[in-house]
Amino acid sequence: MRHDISPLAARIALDIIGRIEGGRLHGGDALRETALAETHQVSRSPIREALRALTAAKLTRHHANRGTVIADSIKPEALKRARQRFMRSDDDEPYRRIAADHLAGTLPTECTEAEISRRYKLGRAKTRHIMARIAQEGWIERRPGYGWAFQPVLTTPQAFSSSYRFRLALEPAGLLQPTFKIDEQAFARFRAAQQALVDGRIYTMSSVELFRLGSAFHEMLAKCSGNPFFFDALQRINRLRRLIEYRAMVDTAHFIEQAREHLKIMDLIESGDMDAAAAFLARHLETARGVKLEVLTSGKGRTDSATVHVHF
Amino acid sequence: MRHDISPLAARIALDIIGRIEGGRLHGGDALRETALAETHQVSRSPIREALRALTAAKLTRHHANRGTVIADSIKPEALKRARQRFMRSDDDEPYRRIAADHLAGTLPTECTEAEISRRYKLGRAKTRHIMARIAQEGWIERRPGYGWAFQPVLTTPQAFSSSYRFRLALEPAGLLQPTFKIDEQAFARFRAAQQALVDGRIYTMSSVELFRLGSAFHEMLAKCSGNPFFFDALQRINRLRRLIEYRAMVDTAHFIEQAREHLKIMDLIESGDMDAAAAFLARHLETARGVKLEVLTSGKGRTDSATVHVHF
DNA sequence: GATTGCATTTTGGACGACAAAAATGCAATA
DNA sequence: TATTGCATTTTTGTCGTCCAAAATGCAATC
Repeated sequence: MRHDISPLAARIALDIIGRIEGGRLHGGDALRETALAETHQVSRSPIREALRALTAAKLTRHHANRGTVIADSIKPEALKRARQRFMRSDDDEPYRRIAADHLAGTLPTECTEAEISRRYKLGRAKTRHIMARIAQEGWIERRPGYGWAFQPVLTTPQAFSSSYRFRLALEPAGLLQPTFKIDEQAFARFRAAQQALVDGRIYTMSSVELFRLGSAFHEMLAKCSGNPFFFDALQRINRLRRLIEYRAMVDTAHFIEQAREHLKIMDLIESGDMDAAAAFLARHLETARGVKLEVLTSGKGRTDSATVHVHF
Repeated sequence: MRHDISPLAARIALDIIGRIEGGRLHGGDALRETALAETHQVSRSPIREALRALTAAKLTRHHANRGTVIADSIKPEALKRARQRFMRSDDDEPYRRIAADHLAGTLPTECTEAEISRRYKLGRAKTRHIMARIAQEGWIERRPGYGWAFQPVLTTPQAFSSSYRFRLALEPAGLLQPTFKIDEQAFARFRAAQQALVDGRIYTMSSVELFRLGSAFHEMLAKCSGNPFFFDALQRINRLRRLIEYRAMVDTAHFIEQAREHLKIMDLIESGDMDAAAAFLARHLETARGVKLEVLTSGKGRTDSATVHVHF
């Protein structure tokens, strides 16, 4: 039975599932609609929908006129299953197909919106939305009159180096901002994750997950800078990198080394020596640029279009 | 008689007017449709429309089956009038009203799309478009569920400083990029413009024009870096600054000094001493931040909402 | 009295129809 | 033959309608 649940309700349900997994909610705890609506900044409608869905998934129990409580003795598998069900990434699935096709070179460099609409069987509204998003990310441009022109993303060594030179100017400077402030919780989370990587968990992770973890670390640092412009700029460039950089991810040894360096950066920051941290971060980025550039230009790595499709 | 001319045709007409003003087109010169279509990368349709409009404005003469030529002895006033007519900023006119109202504080911090639509008498499509643009610029955010939440733009001293600290990390680094290359023509143009400013033309320019000239100079430098990411990031932040920074523009003396510094930066770059140029640019930005921050926080400057409206 | 249940209102996304803008192809003309 | 004139086709912007989703207000229940 397929539950039709609204996107917002799904997000709320996932949040509650996360709290159960994190041990912040236990069997028998009451889930008050008003309180949840307050914390999520929404009305009670999507909250009620989420709770109904969770109850249907047996993660919660509902008593008429008395509210909803967390079910007792929830099995981990049940949580996983529920999470799967509520994760609906179908929204940007066409976006990913377009990205994959563009990278694989099966899309003409110039095309009209209507062509995209026909090719991917998309409604016009959705097509417009996706094109706008791609344009914002910078790898497509409007032409005068009709149509769009795809831009070379980071596929050329030139553009790829440019992105790293930009980060090199940005990220170390972020550490040196007078408004920089450590986010204790985030540091703890990332320390654990990077340590797990070093300890061998790297072999159980997909390249997509590895990339996410790495870029999330750098974005976390940018956020700590206390200057939203640094964070925004990095986030924007990472959205682009996400499209292609896993191609350059072949060497697990390099990944472990990278995780070690991330740990070292956090050490330096916590020791208060921001200059050293910034310098080390700069070296970290510079070597990453060198390594990945070599992989890309040498033609190694996962460049076959089949893999592109699979990994998106 | 109101000419209904398409946006693209208007742009083309303005371009031709510019060429006449710049002395690159003279009375009797033929305007070939095919050639214009080629250079503008469009079809002949908008070209024909532009030529028809120009002919209606008596700037060109049209002979059946023989094409269009520039009219003889065009008066400067006629050019100005035509330019005015084809400048149809009606596209982002509502955007500007929203910006002005937000800065003036007459908009609630939280509002729905429908409210905006009603308040500014906009169709839903246009409203959506404008909201998306504002969201991209970063001074409004979607709330979960319905509606939008306006963010403080650069009005707080905190955010204002952040923007300058970001540029401080960005722009000097742009000069030091290995791909940096002087754009001779652009340098010549800006040198002339800045010199004119120093020589007193500053008194004939509005604060909006002054701001445009200044930010265009910095963007030109970023473009010379050869790294598109530097240019994009600066352009994005300048779109924000444009909204509010003319408020801090009161002191003409400071402006002349700024123009002098711009000239000095170009001198240093042309002398090949990029390190010195970068250092000087950094100082330039730092002092600008100090001066403007003081104006903003001291409450001087043009902060009354009437001026805000007028200047947009 | 706090909380849930439920009906009603409002919002915003999706789809289709229509109109304007741009592209295209071919005939007419210098 | 190169260029303009013009009719046709294609694309894209905009509007209105419908519908799901979210908000709101009030009654019912513990």
